Amino acid sequence: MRNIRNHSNEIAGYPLTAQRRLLLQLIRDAAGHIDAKELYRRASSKDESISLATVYRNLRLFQELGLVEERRLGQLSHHYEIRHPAEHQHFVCRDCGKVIEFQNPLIDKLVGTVQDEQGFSVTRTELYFEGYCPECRTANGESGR
Amino acid sequence: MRNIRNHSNEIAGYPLTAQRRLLLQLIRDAAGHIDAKELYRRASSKDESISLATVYRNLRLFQELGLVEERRLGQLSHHYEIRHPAEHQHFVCRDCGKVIEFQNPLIDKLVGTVQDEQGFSVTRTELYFEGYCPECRTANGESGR
DNA sequence: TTAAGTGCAAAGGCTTTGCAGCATA
DNA sequence: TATGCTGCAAAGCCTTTGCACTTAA
Repeated sequence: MRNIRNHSNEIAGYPLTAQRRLLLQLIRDAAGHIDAKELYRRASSKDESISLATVYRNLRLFQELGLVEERRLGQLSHHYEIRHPAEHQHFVCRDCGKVIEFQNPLIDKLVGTVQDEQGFSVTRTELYFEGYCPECRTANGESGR
Repeated sequence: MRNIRNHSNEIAGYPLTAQRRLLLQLIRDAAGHIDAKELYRRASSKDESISLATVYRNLRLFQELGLVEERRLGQLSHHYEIRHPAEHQHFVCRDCGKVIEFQNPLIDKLVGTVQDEQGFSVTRTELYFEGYCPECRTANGESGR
């Protein structure tokens, strides 16, 4: 697949090439959490000629444009997701590796409290829980661990 | 410096070699947050012959023994710190890069709430705030950003 | 023609591993 | 002698970069 631009479409002033369109769609379809390698694998199956460099370059661009968010979920490689309107945080299961998103109003309260008490100005919050998901807890005999 | 063991001391059944003693002391002196490269640099100045491999091997060991905790603070490399009795979280300033620890009882409450609501069993909490520290806020004209 | 995006391959960080030598018991 | 730790160098991931080619305006 060549570098074809579609109807002179753009994203934030940058040409929306076929590769960019494909990558954005795949990230969207991943419904949240995908790393560069897996994204490259899926992109390759739709466009044999796409390169890993293009994946990384565009992940960077998407981040700069605020379209995509990078998350470090305690793993070796980073995960990427379409930026959601609402902030949410992540839980990763130590057994099955599943990533679950959650949201809780206490987080906002916590940010406010810490800003007041410490004098910080917080521009980004990343909360990461590790543990066992409901299914794995049950499978392990409800031991709670 | 050779691989000399001191008075047959041990840590958790493992021999406390001169290298391990030095590394633990340096991590302690770093008062919290140091990465492998910086730890190696400081260790080299005290023991020219120490190798980076030893630094990494022992950071792993210390983690397994629960002596040291690995933190991913939004940077490229991981940070290590002596494991504190009390849990605490981190704030990183986007201007000066300073790492500030803080603790707030709302975090425990949040963990409890999320466990109840989602059915998770949380074994590890990592909260990471990014923003501007009090000094940098002031230096930037109190704009709050 | 010009500016920008791409593929390819090489290079860059950070981290791990294989191996021979040395230290302790 | 047996086990384990070390230094060294090589290899391993993940990610970035240089370069020549291609595309669209």
